[in-house]
Amino acid sequence: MALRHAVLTALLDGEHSGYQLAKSFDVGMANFWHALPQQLYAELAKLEADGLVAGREVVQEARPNKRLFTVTDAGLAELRRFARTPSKPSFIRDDLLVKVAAADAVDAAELIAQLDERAAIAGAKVELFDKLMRKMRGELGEAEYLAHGTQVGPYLTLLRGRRFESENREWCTEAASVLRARAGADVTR
Amino acid sequence: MALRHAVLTALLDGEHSGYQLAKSFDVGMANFWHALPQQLYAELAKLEADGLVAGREVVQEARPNKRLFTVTDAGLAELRRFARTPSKPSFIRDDLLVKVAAADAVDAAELIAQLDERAAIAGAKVELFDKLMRKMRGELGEAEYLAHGTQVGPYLTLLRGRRFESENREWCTEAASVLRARAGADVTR
DNA sequence: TGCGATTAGTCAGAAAATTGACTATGGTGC
DNA sequence: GCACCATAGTCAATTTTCTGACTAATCGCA
Repeated sequence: MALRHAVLTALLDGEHSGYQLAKSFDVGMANFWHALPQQLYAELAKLEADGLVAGREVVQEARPNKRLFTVTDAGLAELRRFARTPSKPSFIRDDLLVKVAAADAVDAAELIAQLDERAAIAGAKVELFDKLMRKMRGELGEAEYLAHGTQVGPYLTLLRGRRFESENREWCTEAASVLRARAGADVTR
Repeated sequence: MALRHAVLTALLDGEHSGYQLAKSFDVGMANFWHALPQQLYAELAKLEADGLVAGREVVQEARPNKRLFTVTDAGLAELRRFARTPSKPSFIRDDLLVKVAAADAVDAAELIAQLDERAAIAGAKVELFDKLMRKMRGELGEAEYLAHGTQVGPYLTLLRGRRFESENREWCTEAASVLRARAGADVTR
């Protein structure tokens, strides 16, 4: 019962179409929320029906028309109400971690390959987040931005995402090297 | 299509009843999987129907009877097959992060309180994981255990969970202090 | 002696998420 | 000149999860 709040939050920094949201959701919200385009369209429709966002049609020449959505006052109020409700514990789901948990019963080479791949993906995300944060800060240093910047919310969550991915990369690398060492030891024994 | 593999993995370290799984799932699997008791019971039934786990009735005097489940050879094979499939990107969902992302539009005091609370929870988890890891290692140091221990899989994932929660605690504390500083600045201005 | 917690589950219904199409147009590369 | 990619969506069916209630026995504690 709270994709809606993620969508409202995403719309806080200006008008977006469903299509744009679908593109950007996995960037800004990445690392703490995820949704498929169909869900976003459906949620936008519901939010509009409930008066929490307002849509306006934009007619375009060279591309299909689109509908841009903005958060209404009612939407803002709903977001404030949501912020006061107790947060449910965070919820994670990771195939790769399940595989690692089963490491003792499973092919090590395959796991190592997947860990290496994941480390690379995490590394790319770290760089992406760094870029986004630099862009957001502009001239300001991090401390100044955190103290006086205009979008602390998104900045703080990017910071969290950056650290998460950085840690993820590190762990994947270490886990892979542990498994490699054990595989080597098995072979030479 | 993969709660089943999480359950199979959880059953790798011996027989468990549905009830036991429901209790322990949020400890060992915490930080990368979560499921309600009902889901676990349902999944165990399906796994048994598919021959991937075997159940045996244990008649008890003072408590209700229970069914203990073990992974079958077919179950092990399925787990190995799963380990070879490409992993889907990991999937996170966190209410509190959504609220922080909306920090600029929302009541700061409430957010700060929730961040403090979350930091405390994360701290407790760090200690829990430390305890579990010490117990697993026994006499051995971490490096030795990683090199020669019998359950590297679970140990590595505990390590990941520990780091995640530790980082989480740190970030919550920092985010709260950033928001506190800004709230203070607003007031004195 | 009775209240609540713990053990060990089951069932049904509602809500959310995923899978997999399908529509249409315009621009880009080969 | 044709295939593919990007824009901007929509629809239906299925699978997965979540909410919430319900059974039934025993143990500890006050």
